[in-house]
Amino acid sequence: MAQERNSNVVSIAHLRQSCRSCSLRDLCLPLGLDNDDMQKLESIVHTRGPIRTGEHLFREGDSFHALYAVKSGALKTYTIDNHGREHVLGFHIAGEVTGLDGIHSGRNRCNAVALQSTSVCAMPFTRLEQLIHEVPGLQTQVLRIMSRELSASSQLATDHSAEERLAGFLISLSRRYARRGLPPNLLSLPMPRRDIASHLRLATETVSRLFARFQEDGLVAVRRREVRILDLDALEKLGASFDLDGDGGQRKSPQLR
Amino acid sequence: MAQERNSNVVSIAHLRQSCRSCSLRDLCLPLGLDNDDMQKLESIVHTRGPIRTGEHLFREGDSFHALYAVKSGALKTYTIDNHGREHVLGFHIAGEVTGLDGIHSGRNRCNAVALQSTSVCAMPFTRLEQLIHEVPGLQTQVLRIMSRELSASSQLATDHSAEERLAGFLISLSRRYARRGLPPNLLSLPMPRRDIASHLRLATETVSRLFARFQEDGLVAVRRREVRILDLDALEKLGASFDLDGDGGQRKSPQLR
DNA sequence: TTCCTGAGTTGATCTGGATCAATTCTGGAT
DNA sequence: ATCCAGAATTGATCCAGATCAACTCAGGAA
Repeated sequence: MAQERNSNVVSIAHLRQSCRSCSLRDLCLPLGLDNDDMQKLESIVHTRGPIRTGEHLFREGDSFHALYAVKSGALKTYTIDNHGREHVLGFHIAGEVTGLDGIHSGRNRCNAVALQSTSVCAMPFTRLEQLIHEVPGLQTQVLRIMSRELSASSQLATDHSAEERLAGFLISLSRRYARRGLPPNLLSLPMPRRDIASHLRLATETVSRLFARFQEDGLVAVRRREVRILDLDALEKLGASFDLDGDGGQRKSPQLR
Repeated sequence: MAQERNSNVVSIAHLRQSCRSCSLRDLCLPLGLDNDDMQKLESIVHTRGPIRTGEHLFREGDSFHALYAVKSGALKTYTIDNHGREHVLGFHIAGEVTGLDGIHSGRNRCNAVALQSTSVCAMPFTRLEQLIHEVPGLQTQVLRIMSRELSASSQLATDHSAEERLAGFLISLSRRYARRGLPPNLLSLPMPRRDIASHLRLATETVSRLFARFQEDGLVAVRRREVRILDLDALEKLGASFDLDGDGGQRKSPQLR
């Protein structure tokens, strides 16, 4: 285990990264920066990976030293409670930032593991902090990202039926895929049912049954990890009370109900 | 309703505030700032209140323009979903900051209402952003606070039994009271059972029954909203898997299990 | 190709906590 | 003091989703 950890830390690592030419620049930290500022950001960012399926990017309790933006692939974050039960906190796909919860305690508060072969941009936090100070646009973006995570996480903590949760989750994924230019109605899930279930506080069997029901009702076509959304409106109706991406702006008139 | 909103916005408001002499300066945003920097912070902060029980500090959908630190009293934040159900997101007591989730969308993502007569420090966000830029210590503190909120919120979203959740909640409250110099074993709850229940995704009746059971088992003595913790160790054991204040540091060796 | 293993599905049963339904408190208002 | 409405408790019943138990499926190894 310590061995695996070390092998990760070394890895192919430390390739300089160009934010300016990155297709994710409009989703990620560089959003809103001009060329000069983006260059400054590049100067502290290093690519790491590929991290193979099942390998860890960081572990709970590790000393916190960087934020990570997913370049490609997908991560899941999770904790193990002191009864040995796993709790999936979230999934991170291309353009999304993880590690934010480690800032305050100086230790990572969760584990991050690759769900598929994954590359990330590592942003050493002390350097990022300096840079935030120099680049106001970066400060704005960091605060925005943290605030959005906070909204999403609060929402996830609310009480809703299994149906609402799964529908909301699919909608959220669809939006996130869409923002990355992927077809929003064709979801290729990087995670097994078990992880979806844990994330939504459900049993795997319940997730499976709900998929079956959504399919019967003509909302989706599911084949293993391929989910095709057939009736987005109906799905949104089911998930409407459970707006996972704290994003208000994406949904049609969310304030008028 | 629009009337009430306006009356709040006007209120007694706009008294200059001294962070330097504030008893909460070590819990709140000024933490870690020197005298000069604290003075700068004071220059943008205004006291607002008292907000009477049941009055709102802000509402979901309002345009976001400030963060608020509680000076005295207590707030609850909540949302109403599109089935009309209330979801309590959190409680904020003296020294705690609220409104953070409004940053990214420019609109408040929840409602904040006073649970008792409450005063807050309003920190206009655009001015705070400028100041963060000038004062690195403030930047650090803002990031820390947001990160801690994020940890707590992620934890709240995990799956635990009713017993674990209520125990964890009491422990968390106890710690937060202690940090404010209040006796950690004597909790004077500012919120009704219904709100605790909603926050923990339980029914009021369940909370009531759990209090009764905790009392039978000698963990606490409960009389309405007065909770005396009699056996902290036992309570911590129950709540150990549900560490609500993303605070790792407070509990004895949280990494070793 | 066949085997094997983990992932997913489907069915039967169980249960923690919700819901429904009275009471009993309690702190104002009059 | 008395009333009253909301808060809290307590009991009875119910049910959404968990758990237990087969079974099927798909993809990788040899």
